[in-house]
Amino acid sequence: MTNSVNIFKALGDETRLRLVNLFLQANEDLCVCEMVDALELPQYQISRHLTLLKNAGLLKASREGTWVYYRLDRDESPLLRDLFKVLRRHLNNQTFENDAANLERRLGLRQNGRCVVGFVPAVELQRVTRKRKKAE
Amino acid sequence: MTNSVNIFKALGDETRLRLVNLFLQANEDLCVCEMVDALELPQYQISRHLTLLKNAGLLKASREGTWVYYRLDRDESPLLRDLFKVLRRHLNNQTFENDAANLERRLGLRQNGRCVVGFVPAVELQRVTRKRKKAE
DNA sequence: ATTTTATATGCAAATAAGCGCATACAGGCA
DNA sequence: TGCCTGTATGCGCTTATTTGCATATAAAAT
Repeated sequence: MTNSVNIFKALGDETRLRLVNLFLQANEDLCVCEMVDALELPQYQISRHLTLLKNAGLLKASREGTWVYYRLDRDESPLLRDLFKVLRRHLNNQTFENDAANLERRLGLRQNGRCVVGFVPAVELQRVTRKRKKAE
Repeated sequence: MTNSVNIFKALGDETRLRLVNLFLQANEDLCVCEMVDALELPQYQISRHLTLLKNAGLLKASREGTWVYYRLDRDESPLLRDLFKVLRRHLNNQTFENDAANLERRLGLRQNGRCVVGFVPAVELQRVTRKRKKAE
């Protein structure tokens, strides 16, 4: 009970729902700076919300050097497993889609599937992305 | 967006989740006093939470004389429709089951499927229920 | 060692959510 | 009309939640 209530409490916040949306769209683990860039919110805010989501059981984390990767925890709670499915289908609106687009651009900077840069300001990210497109 | 966030905000409270559970278990409309008796919480609290659930789009209400009946709104939001399905499957623990049992007893007092009495203290309800059982 | 970079956190201020009490409102009925 | 009963709500209080800033921690690089 406390459990299910906490899950919904965790989802009952715009920033956290946007974070969960990133995981559902990307379908892979994400490091903190990538989410900071995708949502364009201060690092400490993202970090706080991630901690809360982890404590509520929605996310797991693991460190790789300086980087910390988070991913959805699909193993522990049957309720969560079903909720993720439902959310994946229904989280569609301007903000969520825009976030997902930002994230995809940002994931383009990975090398060998891993994050190799920290915070990249939005303008810079756009510039880099244009350059890459032209190169192909 | 605001919409989905508000839905989860609404579900992120124990009392409100218990209320939603009542509807999912009973699978019919319920009047306020029946819910008051099932959850054994003050009337003004139930009333407030019901209003919030209605504003978040989870419930609809209609008045019949002095009584006000609430029911799940399964028509407006596809997200909600799916959430109700998921919740129906996963809301099982001591509290939820106890609430459902209380409600069932309380629904036994209906006549022609409608509520005909107001607040019935828990002790009284138990007494009435025992009497009914013996009578058959 | 020191510095740099990515992430987390202590703390105070701001904001929001929930509760209790009293009371208002609405409908039925004498 | 006046009263009773079921339901809703205004208001003050208390408790949680969120934010912003500064700073701490942890790992890598120089």
